[in-house]
Amino acid sequence: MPSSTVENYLKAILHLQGEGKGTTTVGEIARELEVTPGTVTTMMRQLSERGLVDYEPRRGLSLKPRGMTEAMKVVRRHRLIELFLVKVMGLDWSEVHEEAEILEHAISDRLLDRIDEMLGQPTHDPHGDPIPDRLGMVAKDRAVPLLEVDAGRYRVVRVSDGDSALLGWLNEKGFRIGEEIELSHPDRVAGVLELSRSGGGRLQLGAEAAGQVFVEAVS
Amino acid sequence: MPSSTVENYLKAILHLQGEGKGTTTVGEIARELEVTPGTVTTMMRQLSERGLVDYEPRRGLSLKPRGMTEAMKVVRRHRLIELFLVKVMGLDWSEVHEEAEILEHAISDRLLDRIDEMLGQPTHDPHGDPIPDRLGMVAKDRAVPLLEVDAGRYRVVRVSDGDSALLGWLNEKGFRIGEEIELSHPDRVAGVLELSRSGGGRLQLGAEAAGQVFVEAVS
DNA sequence: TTCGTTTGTTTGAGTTGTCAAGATGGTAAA
DNA sequence: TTTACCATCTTGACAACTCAAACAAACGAA
Repeated sequence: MPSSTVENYLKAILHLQGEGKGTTTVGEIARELEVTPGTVTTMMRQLSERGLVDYEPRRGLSLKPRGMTEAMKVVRRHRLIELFLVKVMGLDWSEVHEEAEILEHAISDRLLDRIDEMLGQPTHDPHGDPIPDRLGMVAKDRAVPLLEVDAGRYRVVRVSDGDSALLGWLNEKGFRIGEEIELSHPDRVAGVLELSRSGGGRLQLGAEAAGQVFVEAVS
Repeated sequence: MPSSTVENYLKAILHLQGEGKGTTTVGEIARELEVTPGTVTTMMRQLSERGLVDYEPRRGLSLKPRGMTEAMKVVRRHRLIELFLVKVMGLDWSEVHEEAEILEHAISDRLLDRIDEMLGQPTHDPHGDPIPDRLGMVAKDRAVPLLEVDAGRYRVVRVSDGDSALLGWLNEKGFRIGEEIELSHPDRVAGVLELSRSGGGRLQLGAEAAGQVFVEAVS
């Protein structure tokens, strides 16, 4: 059984390397987990010995299959817990990330199964992130950051769960996953995007925020 | 903030010294937590320095007010979580203890408040143990182990939550907190107690089990 | 190519929580 | 009172995780 520290490293690596076969670096992990690079080096040597990551000193690293499986399990827990906290406990989508960050290491498989069942084997968490199934498979989406798209009509399919201030603000505006928007003036130089909402009303997002909102084109 | 290890020590001391002003010993704690006495000694010195316990080497120890408060908080968490797992998550009362043992250290105050609210500020957990309120106050009961009472009519008010085999067995028999029973032949020599249930049917309990079932006399 | 910056590694040390094993104290039986 | 035993305490050690700071490699600009 990996300790919760190890689980956090694996999760961070997965996040940084992406779901594909990317790689990441010691420095990135150190920044993500807010530890010093030396600490990460030490941990990578360990994880490498345990067969969880592929680590070439000074060259970079990536998850091996076993590490990927473990990481996916943690992600599954995290997202199921987030959804549970919103749907069942009535918490706000902007406040569940931190909570899930801790509970994901504490909850038993049995309780997790119960949650999964209670929610009807959901496929997406409250931020639109896909929930891996028991085998670690995820439904891929073709979402693109709002920041990178041209003018047109889109559906919001996902918002990064890391920025609770943004989530709280969107929440106050009554914003929901699945909502359709129209992007009118992608004025990237000024760093401001203007959206008109299907229900009427406008919203202005800065570049930083627009990078965290993922959309799919609407035909 | 006490670490979860410290919380466990405080909880164990509370359990062993009783809610009153009893005391306990290094050895008892070591057995309860399944660590060596030396480990407990080390920890007691720490807790003493932190002002949480009153510790006289070789003489015994007890919780100081601040330690008592902390311990009560943990107990409150534990019992609310147990009740939540039974009432909301549909787990069985025989299996929630271990789960709560872990979650009690992981859950946030905010989530705990939500649970408290959702359950309507309950006063007793699924095993009949009183749930301390936010200030650590508990409703005392006058319950006595079934093992120690004479023949007569009683109401079951509490069953120790530590023995999940017993709880599972009682559960299978359809046994519930609050049920009335009649104790007919307290044959302590043979170590068997026979009960007749209000709904009809009989039950035989060994001495070990009868020590874990707490009852109040029914007029 | 070479030098300076960035990135990564090594080393030594600290913290928390644990054990094993030997030393010591308290006490009940002789 | 004395002794033996058991509970408790002390010491030294270890495992996991972390940091600070010295050191080394790699990269890119000149």
